[in-house]
Amino acid sequence: METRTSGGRGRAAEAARNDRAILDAARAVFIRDPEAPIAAVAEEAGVGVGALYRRYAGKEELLRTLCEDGLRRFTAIAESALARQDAPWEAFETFVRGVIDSDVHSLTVHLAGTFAPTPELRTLAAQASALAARILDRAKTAGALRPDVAANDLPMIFDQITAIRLGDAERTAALRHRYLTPLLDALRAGAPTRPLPASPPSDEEVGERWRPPEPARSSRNRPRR
Amino acid sequence: METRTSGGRGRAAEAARNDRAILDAARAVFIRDPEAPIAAVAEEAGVGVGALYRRYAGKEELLRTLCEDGLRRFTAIAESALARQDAPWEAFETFVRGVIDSDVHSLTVHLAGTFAPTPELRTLAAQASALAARILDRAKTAGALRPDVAANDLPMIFDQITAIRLGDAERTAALRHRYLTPLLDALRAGAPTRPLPASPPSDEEVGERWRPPEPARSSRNRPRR
DNA sequence: ACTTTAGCGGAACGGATCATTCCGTTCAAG
DNA sequence: CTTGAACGGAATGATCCGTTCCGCTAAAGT
Repeated sequence: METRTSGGRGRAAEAARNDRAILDAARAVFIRDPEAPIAAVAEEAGVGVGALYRRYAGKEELLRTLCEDGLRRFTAIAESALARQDAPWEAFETFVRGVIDSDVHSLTVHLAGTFAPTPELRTLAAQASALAARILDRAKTAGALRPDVAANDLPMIFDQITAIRLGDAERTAALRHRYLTPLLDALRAGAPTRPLPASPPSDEEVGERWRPPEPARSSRNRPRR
Repeated sequence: METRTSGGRGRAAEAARNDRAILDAARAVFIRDPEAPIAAVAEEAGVGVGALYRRYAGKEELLRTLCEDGLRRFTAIAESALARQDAPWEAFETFVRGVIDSDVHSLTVHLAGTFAPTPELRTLAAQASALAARILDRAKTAGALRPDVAANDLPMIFDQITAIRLGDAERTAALRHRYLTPLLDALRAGAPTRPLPASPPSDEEVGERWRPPEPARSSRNRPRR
């Protein structure tokens, strides 16, 4: 019953805990499926939809909040990588892998377009991509990154790697690195080619996608994977 | 009014022409958006929905037909590549690029899972992937392809490259090759690294995705791009 | 020339999915 | 013991979409 695990006890504390739970749930759910219904978020958070609407005026506001949160995470990752002034390549690679691992790209670009971006959001986005461009330029100037790579290639690379989804989150992350690694190898100027990490998808994993649509009605509609 | 442009004149000829138009439209529409409504196909084909239901019992049958068609195209591409017995690497690369260019992957894996696969479809799929595996193995045996690449990596690579979408079909194809090329370079055993083809996405292209949802109601719902 | 009828376009129907609202309940605070 | 903030989840209303239905057109048949 130790409700004091985080925060205090009592009604107010529960509300505070729910704040977090809802935001975390929303992030998890919308990363899994950007078109998920609001009810899926409530279910994942273990609350009713009412609790959700108490905090956000509507779905769009929740999405905006999430997107903003994603951009801040992106910025944090970029700044952290930028701090490594010594090794420009390592900074670049750490940055790219960090963005992939935190799945932050799904929260920004994939969610954008589903709502009207606020000016603040645009500013954040501009800062974020400027930061990314600096990391990339530094690596290029240092001769570690091929000169024909442009800053605007980055969102594309994030897109394609993020498109890889198979099994649970852990397996997905492993597979993403499996294909990100050779790509980074190729983009690096005259660097050694490293072996592909993780194991290739098994036959079961590949076949999983040929499964007919779930006729089940047990729970809310799950994303199609 | 020259209806004889292809086929004959008259009612029967129109029907025959519509057969093609509908199938072509369906392919185009579902490649663009695998969840597109039936009405979008009819609109693209320039016919009413009635014409569609005269030929297919329902959406699922159309989808199955399309998927089957896609698998056959895939097989044809693979067999054509397999014919180049001399150059295993060129065969492999031609094959991969061919699959990407014909966007056949979207028709198979992306559509599967939306309907119950028939035994025939399963057979076709098995043949197709066996063919692909042969091409890949041959390149590997010849020492042109890195040994740590597995046959099951192929669908993943198709997935990630197919996920790249920007602008019209032509631009999309160009960008796909832009990122496929370094990937192939890295997967090739000790090969030269070629420059990235095409130009990176422009700022406008990148920004396009931040556009708010179309409030327009002019036409049917277009895919969100 | 007249009748059939295949094939067509698209309105109308019915089911399903959501975002959002509403209301009865609970429980910490006073 | 009363109060009301916060909650859960059913009810509501709108939208979307697959499918059906029907009146119309014009090619084919007589």
